[in-house]
Amino acid sequence: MTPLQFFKCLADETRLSILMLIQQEGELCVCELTEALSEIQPKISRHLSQLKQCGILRDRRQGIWNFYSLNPDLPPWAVITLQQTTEQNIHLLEKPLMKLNNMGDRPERAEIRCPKPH
Amino acid sequence: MTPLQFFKCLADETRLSILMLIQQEGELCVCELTEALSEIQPKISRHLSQLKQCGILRDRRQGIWNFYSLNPDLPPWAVITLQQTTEQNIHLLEKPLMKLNNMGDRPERAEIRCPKPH
DNA sequence: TTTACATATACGTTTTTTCATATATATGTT
DNA sequence: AACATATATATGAAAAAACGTATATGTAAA
Repeated sequence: MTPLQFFKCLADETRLSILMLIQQEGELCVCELTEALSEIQPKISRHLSQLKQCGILRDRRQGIWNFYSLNPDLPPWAVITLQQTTEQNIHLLEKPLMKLNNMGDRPERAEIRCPKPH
Repeated sequence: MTPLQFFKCLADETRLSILMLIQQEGELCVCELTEALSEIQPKISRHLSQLKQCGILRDRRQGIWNFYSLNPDLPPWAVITLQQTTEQNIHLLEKPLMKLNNMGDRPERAEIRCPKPH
């Protein structure tokens, strides 16, 4: 992924919000992002597939939900950009995070099993 | 400056190249950027004024030349983004830097006078 | 297999951005 | 003043991106 491709992806309000939310929350599904950003589903879905297509996000299907998270193979300059931008502009996420936390019927993640020490 | 405004500025090949070159070189004038990027002058000029307008660059007139450099008031997340992106993608500047260094009649900067220790 | 819900994609339209060309301004020199 | 060089801006056209709506796909439960 070239810097130009990367920054083109960040240069849209919906996509930038999606990325900052996922940077903050780790993993989110389409319906959560739709609710958090108060946008219609096809719009969120279209932007997500673009972000996946260019290699910034990856997705994981769990039942009827599709969870998106940052691609772990992202180059360091891209990771740092997302981290710093989110961290230093966290106030921009206030409303979306509120809507997310007040959301009913939030899908449950498959729990990660941690083997207990015996 | 919001992250959205900032990334929109980086989402164009000409502007991104300008910023990476200035990040690398410190200060460049319109004619140097025009030569380095092999673009026509009005195109470079237009993008420069956009970058100045949104607060990423500042300019300084010296004689007939106008030198552009990074705005020192840039927020940390923006500074880090430019630094890391340039540093880790320096190969993208190979050709422009070559053209810049081979350029004849490069304008001379006003020298910064360093007071000699007595 | 019918139904319900979550998500993805197709399509035509509208909006935004970029561009080349022409022209204006600004500075220094003769 | 006239001229040359560097830079800025205006304008209309072309290209790219984003959008809403409709519809298709995919999964699970009844």
